[in-house]
Amino acid sequence: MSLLVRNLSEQLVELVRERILTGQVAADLPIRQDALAAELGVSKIPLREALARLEQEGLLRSQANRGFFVRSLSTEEAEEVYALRLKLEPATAARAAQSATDEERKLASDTLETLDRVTNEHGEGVGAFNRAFHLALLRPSRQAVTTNILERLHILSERYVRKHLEPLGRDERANEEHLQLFQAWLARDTDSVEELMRLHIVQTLEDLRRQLSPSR
Amino acid sequence: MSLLVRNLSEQLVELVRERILTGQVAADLPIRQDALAAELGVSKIPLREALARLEQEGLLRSQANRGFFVRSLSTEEAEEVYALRLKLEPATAARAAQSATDEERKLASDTLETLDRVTNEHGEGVGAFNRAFHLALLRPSRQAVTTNILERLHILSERYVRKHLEPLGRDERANEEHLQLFQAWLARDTDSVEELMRLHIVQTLEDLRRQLSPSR
DNA sequence: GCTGCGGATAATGTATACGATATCCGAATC
DNA sequence: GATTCGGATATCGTATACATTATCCGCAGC
Repeated sequence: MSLLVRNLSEQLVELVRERILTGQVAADLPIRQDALAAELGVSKIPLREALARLEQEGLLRSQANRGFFVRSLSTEEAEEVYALRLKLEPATAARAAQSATDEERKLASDTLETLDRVTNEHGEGVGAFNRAFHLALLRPSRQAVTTNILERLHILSERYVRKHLEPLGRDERANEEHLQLFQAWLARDTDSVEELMRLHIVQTLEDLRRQLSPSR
Repeated sequence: MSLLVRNLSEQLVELVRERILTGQVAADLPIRQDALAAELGVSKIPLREALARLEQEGLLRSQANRGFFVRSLSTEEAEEVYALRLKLEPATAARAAQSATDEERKLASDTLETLDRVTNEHGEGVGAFNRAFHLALLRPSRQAVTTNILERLHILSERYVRKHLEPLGRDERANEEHLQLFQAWLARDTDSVEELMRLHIVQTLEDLRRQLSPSR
């Protein structure tokens, strides 16, 4: 299991990503590399590699000699991300349900259990566990490129969910949907998986729209 | 136009990407960072940032303390990439045809002209111009995330096209298809754009399949 | 002859150092 | 008072240096 050996820059990707997703890094103003590196106890070199990766993920943008900036949110982007998920995620999850091995099914089950627990405890980093669960439903499709794209899309959508929906009690309702979805997935009922996944995405999007349209 | 100011690491992304796409970098063995950096007249720092970006693009993979490797090709990946393009590209091009400004239409026209010229001269870097043309047809959709994903998919598919199709005369035939497609795009004939784009992708995929299935 | 150990060598990954670029701010001019 | 210029300061981006880790290869043991 050499997957557990990871260099600094890859650890920093997750650390900084989490800060961005939780809104701890101000948008549209440059990330001070020396300051952040010092705060995290590292040098700029691995930090910059992490920032470059996060730019590729779509969380940051950069300007030459001016540095990296957190990208601002927009309703257009939210709509686009959810439209893409709708096009890709139901079919991929259905395919994964078909071809998942016992081991992968166990992993998905464990992941959902953890997500449940963390949600009920209102613990930190619910978003990351939510993402892990969805990915566990997708990875067994053996479609690496598609799964990778969907992972990116989840990361992007998480910013909107955390900002607009997490403050409300959306998480609990999502857990209901997760359970139903997971049971269909386990039963390899591909039609239900597709439909439930579609509904899960659509309902989240509609919750988001309600939050986005009137206030801001 | 400060877009023209670019730091070393971003220039290196394009340089190294081009080498990977043309098969100049051996797959599955580590990229020697010191050697490559010296050859390019830079240090490892910007090179590693470039390699990290290329890993996010899906061209490289990395192992901690062992470095970056060019990912090997597989028929599964080729099928997957083309399946994704089929799902996303026709609709996006159609949408872009609708909303393209005069300026964007001019840009697309110029890009096609350049591509034609370079193809007939059998010049270097046809692939990059091919990608530029397709992107010029997609960008006016104003769907940044989708366009970005499609750009990545084009980069991934280019490896297969260059390796298996470019040696043959596929480029000329593709140019015919490009012209038809572009005319429908200019005419904002969205139905034709969708259908021609679909055909263009399907036909390239079928050419690829013919090359992949018998020999290897 | 094959396998496992251990030191020498090579390569990766990160900290430090520094030149280049941008930003800030006060003074001079209109 | 508003604007432009120019020097001081801060920040970015990259080269150099070095610690850590992996790889290679000869030798001992079975």
